Amino acid sequence: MQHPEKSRIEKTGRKGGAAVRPRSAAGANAGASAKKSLHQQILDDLRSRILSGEWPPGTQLPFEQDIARSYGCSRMTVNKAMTQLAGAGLIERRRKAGTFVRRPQSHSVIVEIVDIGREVAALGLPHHFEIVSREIRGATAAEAERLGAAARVLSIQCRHFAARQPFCFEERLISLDSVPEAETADFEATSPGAWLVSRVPWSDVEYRIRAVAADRETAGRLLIAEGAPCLSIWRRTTSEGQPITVVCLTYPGSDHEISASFSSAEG
Amino acid sequence: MQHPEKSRIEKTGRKGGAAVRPRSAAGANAGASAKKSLHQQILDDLRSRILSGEWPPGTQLPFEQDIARSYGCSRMTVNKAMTQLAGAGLIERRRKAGTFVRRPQSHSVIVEIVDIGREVAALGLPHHFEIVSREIRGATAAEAERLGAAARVLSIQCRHFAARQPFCFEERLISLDSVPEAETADFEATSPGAWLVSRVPWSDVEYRIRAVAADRETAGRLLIAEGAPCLSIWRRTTSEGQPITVVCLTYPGSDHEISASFSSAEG
DNA sequence: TAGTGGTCTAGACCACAGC
DNA sequence: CTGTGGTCTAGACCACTAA
Repeated sequence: MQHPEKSRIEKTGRKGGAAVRPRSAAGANAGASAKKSLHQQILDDLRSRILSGEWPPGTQLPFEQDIARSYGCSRMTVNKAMTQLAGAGLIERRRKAGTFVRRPQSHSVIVEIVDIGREVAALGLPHHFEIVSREIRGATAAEAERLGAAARVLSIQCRHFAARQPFCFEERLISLDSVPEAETADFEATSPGAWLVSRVPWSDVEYRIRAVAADRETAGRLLIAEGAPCLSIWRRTTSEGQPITVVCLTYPGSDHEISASFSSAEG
Repeated sequence: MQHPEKSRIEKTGRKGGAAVRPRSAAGANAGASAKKSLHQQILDDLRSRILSGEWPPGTQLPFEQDIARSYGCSRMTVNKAMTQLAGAGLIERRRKAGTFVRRPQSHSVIVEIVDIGREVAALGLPHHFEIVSREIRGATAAEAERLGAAARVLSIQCRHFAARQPFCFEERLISLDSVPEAETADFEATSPGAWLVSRVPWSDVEYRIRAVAADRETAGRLLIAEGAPCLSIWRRTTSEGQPITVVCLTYPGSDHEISASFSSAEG
């Protein structure tokens, strides 16, 4: 009477055996690669049942104890797999109640955005860039608001080329409060973005992606028609709460696209 | 019952009275919030050292054994934290050699893309939609290539409104091989996207995001000028390798933006 | 109150890559 | 070979919460 039967999955066989190391016991996945660790195998089995629709949203999963018994392993091993599934958002765990398949709330898409130089190189094209303008000045009110409380900023405009064609226009503000070395840095060989990554390797990032029409200046810079659609990527970077840089990248819309893929649970 | 001896505290701790629960021993973080689990505390400590630049890329981290000693905990607890850091890409672990801070290769941005109805609701606007066209036919060669091997498809065009203003135009193909129920589904009350999510809750998704110019038809549908920039989101959905749907969403560029945030290690 | 997940232990063995 | 991380155990206690 412990488990009211709604859509509860019964334990998977193998109860009396005990079997010290059955390895792939009742995992249902017969032709496993035999190379994976046990908790990874359990994770894959559970995920497969969820993704295939065998366990639709709301289904209660077996208890850790029962899964552990069915695999002939300890509860810790099962817990490792289920904790990972919960972190990926596939399941929801509640004390006393049990574990349930969640309804997907949204698609969490993982977009990889690399350095522009690498981005161009990935297309198999030669990359170069030129500094259009460089200026040190006080931050305007609007800038200070977005960049944080930076008093002085380095403002840089930069054009990136792929195979000698304009590829991207970069407008960047760097907080000199946070990165004073930027004031004297040489951006001839290393682009500001690459320089910053090497200087402040880890950071938190916030993105905004929009489609905009090229104004007259942008059109001239990218050699496209005025009013042509462009992909605008706005990005603010902070590190440990300190604002580092705000950059706006403008790509000709016809050429550039952001691609991304998503697996329900990271594979 | 399987715990015949519950009052017999055999193993865990309190053997010789030697430091049963030292908790924050030498962890350097004296005034901890005392609310987090120990492995989470360790994870935060290590991540903070990496993100702050105290441990720049290439730095070798202490061995698990040493960290465990310094926190007065077992190696498993440290391992849990470091495994998570490795999964997040902040560190690299090599047997025998040790653990090292990685150089970030790229920014992995997590973009949450929700159902259009919810998306509009999040803006605090009323949402409604209308089916513009609905047709069942054989897939063209180009469609079959992108949708997989679907023989028959349901082609739907749909307009979404926010506060009675056109918000998004949706062109969708649904593979009737994979989702035959779609043929007779009623999309008056539930939009095709929402219906599919409830029908096939978990899936793999592939995205392409571009900026495009509105052609004459699109301009009329969204009540914008021909040639105006639009954000185009192309998305292919599969489940367990089976193609489900391909959809192209077109948003007026001036209004819509995709926002995303990124934390180096998921926090 | 009872039962679930959350966490942690003090070992253990293994695989693998430096030395 | 040696030492590191990778994995696993057979328990244990705790926190929370549904009943």
